[in-house]
Amino acid sequence: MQDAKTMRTNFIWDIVDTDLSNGKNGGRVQTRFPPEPNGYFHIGHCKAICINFLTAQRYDGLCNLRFDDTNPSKESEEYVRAIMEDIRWLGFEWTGGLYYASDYFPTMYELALKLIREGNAYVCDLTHEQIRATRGTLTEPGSNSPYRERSVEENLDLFQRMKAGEFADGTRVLRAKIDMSSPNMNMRDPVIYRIVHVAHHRTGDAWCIYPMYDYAHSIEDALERITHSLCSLEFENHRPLYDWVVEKCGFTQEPPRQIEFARLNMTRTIMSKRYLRQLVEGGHVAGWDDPRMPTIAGMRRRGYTPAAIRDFVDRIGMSKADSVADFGLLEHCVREDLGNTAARAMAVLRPIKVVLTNWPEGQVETLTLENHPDHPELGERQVTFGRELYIEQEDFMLDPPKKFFRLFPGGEVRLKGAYIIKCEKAIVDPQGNPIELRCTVDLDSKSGCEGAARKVKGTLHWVHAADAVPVEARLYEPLLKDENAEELGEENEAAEAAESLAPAHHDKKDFISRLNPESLSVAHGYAEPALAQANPGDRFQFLRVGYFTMDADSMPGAPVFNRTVSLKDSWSKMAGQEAAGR
RNA sequence: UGGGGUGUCGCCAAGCGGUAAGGCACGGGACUUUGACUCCCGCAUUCGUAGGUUCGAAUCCUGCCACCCCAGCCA
Repeated sequence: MQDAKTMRTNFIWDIVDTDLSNGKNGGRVQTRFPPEPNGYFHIGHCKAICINFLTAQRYDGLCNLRFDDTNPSKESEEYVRAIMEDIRWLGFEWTGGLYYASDYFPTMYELALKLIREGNAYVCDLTHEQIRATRGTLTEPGSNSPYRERSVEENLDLFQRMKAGEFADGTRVLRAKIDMSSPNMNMRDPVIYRIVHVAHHRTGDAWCIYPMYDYAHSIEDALERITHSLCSLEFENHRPLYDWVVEKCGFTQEPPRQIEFARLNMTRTIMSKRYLRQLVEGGHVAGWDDPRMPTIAGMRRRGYTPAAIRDFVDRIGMSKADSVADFGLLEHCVREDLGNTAARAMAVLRPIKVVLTNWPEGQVETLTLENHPDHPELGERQVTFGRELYIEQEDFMLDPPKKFFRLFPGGEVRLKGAYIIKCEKAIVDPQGNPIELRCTVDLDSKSGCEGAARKVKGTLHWVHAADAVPVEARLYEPLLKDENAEELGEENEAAEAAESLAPAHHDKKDFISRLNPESLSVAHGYAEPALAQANPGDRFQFLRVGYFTMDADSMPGAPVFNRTVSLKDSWSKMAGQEAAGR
């Protein structure tokens, strides 16, 4: 895996370098990854995870894992567990410790009292609608709340009674007293505490007032002595408020520095939590860990490796420019990692029988194949060879086009690690489709023997019918038919809510109709015997087919494999262009 | 017509006044008992745009254009 210290730099690390050279924080670097435990992680989260943990590693600093659990109505312990599992799976450890925003509720409450005493916060009785109406607009200033000049005593009394549970949800809030005419909407007396009579997954009913993000996050960072608080671009507008809270709460240390970066978007991928949930709840996928899902759990089950995902995040770079990464780059990273590490094996997904007419009935030969062409240390394995074999249907054509290097009547191919065979005759069904091939084998052409020097155009993978293991292969394609999935990227909930009220974008509304009905196809084929001994999670390259990972759905003697990613296929690309050109 | 950001090859992205890195994709070729891998070669006279400063600008200045974010008692 990468070494954070030797990785190429980026604008964030340039800033850290500058801070360090200016002697900030005594040379100490501490970051934090602060998820709200309100859902499953997807590929988009990986970027934030990497930058936070790698920044700590690069500077011999620490990275905290902090659950930003300030909104009990959306959070749960289930997500906390899943998130920790995902982070560890990616290979990171929260060296700075594990924290929960909820552990700071008492401190946050005390600091709120301090803000009130010092005239920096007040209890506001305006309704939700009134607050919105008096906030002004993007071009007009807001107006002061009639409760803005309440006395400290009254504010203290009211806030304590809010905490005591005397008031119903939505009847009062605590607001920071800043500037209702600020051009930055976030500074127009933002709400910092609201009343929510909902049990919290960790603090239960201890609280009925909960701090808002802007207030809570600043305090969390300051309390944990975070030096660099990395977050995504949409928080850029919040930075003045972030700094305001740290200052007014009286933290005298060097303040944490918030730095924003562009979040990860990717083509052909659905990242919107709303759509992802729709897929799961609508039964369009098998669950959050369906191998088609861009969730970490889904990618894990599909067979993507942490190394590949991290390499991908590294390669897309770090900047402030809105961008959409190419899904093909992720696939490239997966192929590169697996190509180097996965053991080779042979499996025929859509079999057609081959009978070697000049091979003695009942004779079986054992052949030795390498597990990896470039890594002899991965060892060898044995496969048997006999009279009846299976090859891939698409490796035979009755009437082949030019440059078809595979099998056809009268043509010759090598069977990988075995012999050269020649197709003498194809048996076809009444519709003319080949159902069995009669071939002769060149007995002198066995791999490793003198006669093996003879060259033929194509080499095919195959399995011996006598001891082949039946396998189920699950083949995955993108969930959406079109390639415009990036428009279904993460959106904020206001947009989601507005969308559900007034579905203006028909393409989004028709999300379900855009689903690719062929995102999952199942093939039943045969594999060499060794695969019966594999374990769930084991990864292989099925020669000439693709990378596959054994699924936990496998039963003894009946393995199930997920296609992680196909092999690059210049033949089908070329053939496709030929066809299009005709 | 408020404020905050961003604009360099199809997609990412270096570059920080000295004359456009790299990756993916793409095209061509070599090699090949995986049409995989690997290996060569090609791929921005130009940096949103119009001016200006300078011997010299993607880098500095000015205007303009485009896109993103902000009016949650979400994070």
